[in-house]
Amino acid sequence: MKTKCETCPLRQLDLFEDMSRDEVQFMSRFKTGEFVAQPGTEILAEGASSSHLYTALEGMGLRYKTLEDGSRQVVGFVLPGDFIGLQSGVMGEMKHSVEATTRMTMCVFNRSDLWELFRNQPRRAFDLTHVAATEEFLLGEMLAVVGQMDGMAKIAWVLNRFFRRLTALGLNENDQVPLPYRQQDIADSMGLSLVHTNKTLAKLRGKGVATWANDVLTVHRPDQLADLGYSTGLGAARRPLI
Amino acid sequence: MKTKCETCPLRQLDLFEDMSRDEVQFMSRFKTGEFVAQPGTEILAEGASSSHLYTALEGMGLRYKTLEDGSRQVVGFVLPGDFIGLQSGVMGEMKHSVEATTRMTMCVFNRSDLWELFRNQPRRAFDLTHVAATEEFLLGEMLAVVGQMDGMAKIAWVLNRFFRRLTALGLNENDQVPLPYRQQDIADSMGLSLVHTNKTLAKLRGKGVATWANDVLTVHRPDQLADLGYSTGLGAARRPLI
DNA sequence: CGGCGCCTTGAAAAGAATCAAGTCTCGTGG
DNA sequence: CCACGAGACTTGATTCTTTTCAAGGCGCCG
Repeated sequence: MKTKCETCPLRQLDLFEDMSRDEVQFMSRFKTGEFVAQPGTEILAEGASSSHLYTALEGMGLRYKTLEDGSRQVVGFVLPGDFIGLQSGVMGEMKHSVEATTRMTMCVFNRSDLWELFRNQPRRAFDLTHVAATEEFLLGEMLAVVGQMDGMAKIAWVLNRFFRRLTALGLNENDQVPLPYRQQDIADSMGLSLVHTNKTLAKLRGKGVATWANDVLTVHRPDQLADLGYSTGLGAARRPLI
Repeated sequence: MKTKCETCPLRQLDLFEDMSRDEVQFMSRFKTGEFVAQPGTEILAEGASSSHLYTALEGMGLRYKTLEDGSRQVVGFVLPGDFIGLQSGVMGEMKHSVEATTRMTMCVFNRSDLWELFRNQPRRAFDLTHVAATEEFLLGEMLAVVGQMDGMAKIAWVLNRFFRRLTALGLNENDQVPLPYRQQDIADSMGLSLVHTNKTLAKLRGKGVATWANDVLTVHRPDQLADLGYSTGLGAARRPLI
């Protein structure tokens, strides 16, 4: 267990809310260890009832649902600071799968300790609900984008979101952020075909707005990219870290 | 305040989880009154920070987001038993609007009392998180449907969901359930145009699978309707009532 | 009676999916 | 060391689902 809650590098970021000394102490006990997932590994499976919950420390992954006909809907991307397994924790089973895209390091919590959190740490319980509500909000945004916008706007929106979020995580260097996903992942998240996604990315490249290659997204015209998508609120909103 | 928590008609339903005597007592104090919204009324506005939270007792409504370009995405339908305002309660402001479609009666709670709930009623706090997670799950389902399925499957899925949910609420009489929405509402929820929605409904009617007219949905072939959509899990799952 | 909201239907236009190759990189094994 | 295959990215051509445009009908309320 290399990373101590007391010195958690994520909590230092402006993106995340502060925590009282008491809360940090509690989290330190709540955290039972660390877990490293290799690229391509399934962390939680849809329908599974995990006895562990996680918070992503490093690396990226994705959440997805598999439909009967074999198609896949990506319902979210897991970035450092994201909580994993809440549905399993409160509803008994996961409603989507979570897979590591890159190598991921995660804090591990015991589901059985969750009840103690609700009983003794009302503030943390509130934060957990906050996280759930934030997740709901994000899905609502995605739904609005997937349901109402055309291909170009969808792609621009998702790239812009990545750019802003990764920047907030301190991963922006010269308008470049790491983006280790495959085009198929983006396509499955926006409800587009791989081919159409590819062609739309090519257009953005051609326009000189943004380039995504070799797992790196370069945004040349942040303003134009934002205009093409739709201004999602909650850009700078701080969120609790679990 | 006509409806007492002690004799809440919703809690009698199998759909909702039981509550301890102590919890009922707490809820009774938590509930500060009732509110009736007339058809077409906006109950909560996107971006607003409401000092009240609600639970729908009677009637139906819908949740929606308005995009810059004027288009609208319906992100959910409010049916009896649904909690309204959770985002406002924990995140400070609503991320979507809520509008009454029919006349609606709602239990009213004070947002300022929410903290007491977290402090003194861990079980209720857990349930609230459960509600948030359920909401997240539903949005995930919707996203998968909107993102991956074609028009016919989308319409079949949403009609089937209404049919099952309203049946669980005891509103099914002879395979007929009340469905007081407009076609435009369904179209906006599934990311389809009004015209296409209309034509798809006509097809379902022609096939003799389901008929929706005069605010009443009649399902002639429940099995076929289910086959056309996609089997959403959590059909009979009980949920907490707030 | 007139207007408005909602439902219905046909025809044309367009955006996106599908089909079909072909390229490039990288890791593996002969 | 190089051939080979897998996986991901590109691109052009074709097909088709869905949208947009247009118009008419029906029921209800002032």
